[in-house]
Amino acid sequence: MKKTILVFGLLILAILLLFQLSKYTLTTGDVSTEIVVSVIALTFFIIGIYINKKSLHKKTPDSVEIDKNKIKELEITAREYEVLQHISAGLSNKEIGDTLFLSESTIKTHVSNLLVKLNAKRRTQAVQIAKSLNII
Amino acid sequence: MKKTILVFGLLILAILLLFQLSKYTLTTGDVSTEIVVSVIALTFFIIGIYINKKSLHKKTPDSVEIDKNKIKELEITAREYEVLQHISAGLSNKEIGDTLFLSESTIKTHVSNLLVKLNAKRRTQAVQIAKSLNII
DNA sequence: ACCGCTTTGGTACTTTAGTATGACCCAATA
DNA sequence: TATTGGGTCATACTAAAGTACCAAAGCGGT
Repeated sequence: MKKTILVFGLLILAILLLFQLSKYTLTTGDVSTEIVVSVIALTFFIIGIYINKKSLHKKTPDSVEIDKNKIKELEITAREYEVLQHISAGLSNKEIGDTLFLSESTIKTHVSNLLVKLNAKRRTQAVQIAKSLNII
Repeated sequence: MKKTILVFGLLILAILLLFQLSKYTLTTGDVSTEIVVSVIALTFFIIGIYINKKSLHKKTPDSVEIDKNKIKELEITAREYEVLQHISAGLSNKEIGDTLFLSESTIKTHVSNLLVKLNAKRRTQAVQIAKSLNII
């Protein structure tokens, strides 16, 4: 908000400065009208681009943040979350076990717990739900 | 590209028109300098915003477009694609069959074909690959 | 009418996935 | 010290998923 005020303040200042400048140069005839007009045009063209860029940047936080609170809320443990990530990567229980140096049985336990906590019937559904909850 | 040319053509036209207008009004003294300057400023401010918005839209396809060419390239048929969407929604073969009014056997066939075409070993991996290819 | 391709569906089989249950270890803690 | 929670692993089971192969029906194009 403070930023916006600052920007618009500078904008008004720029207008006033240009008023004075144009009045002075045009009445004295030092500089041709074309140049004055061009300077004014260019200035506001750039200001327009700048303002627009700022406002657009605020509107698009396109990379979605992970909701860590939601993870805690669902009581998903660190290990389980780790397994969840590997599931969403498309790995099998065996493969997950190999990468984490655990037996397939352990992975199955974690997966089962995850399905309950995420209220899913299948691992595919778990991934879908996890994504909709922004925890993945 | 044609659009860009059109836009810049109109921009140049606007500048020239403003040159003439400012020359006329300022020399005859019909209108005050402030108004002329304001009009010029506002015009280019708006043009700046417009141009910037266009260029940014091209740069940020943040809602990722579905690559239909890729789908054709992989020779994924309409039915198979339909099944793929349901898989990513986390449905089982049985459930997909029910929603599409097909037997589970048929879904299995489609899934098997999909796995080959997507070069995946599991349905979870298929979803992952499909997403990375922007076909889902 | 025939061809090529998709769609559909089936059988029989193997492989993963998932459930249920129990056990052991370990660290934090009441 | 006894309890609690997380992590690990196993067995035994059921349920899905996936493979391989086949076959019939439908449909647009030549």
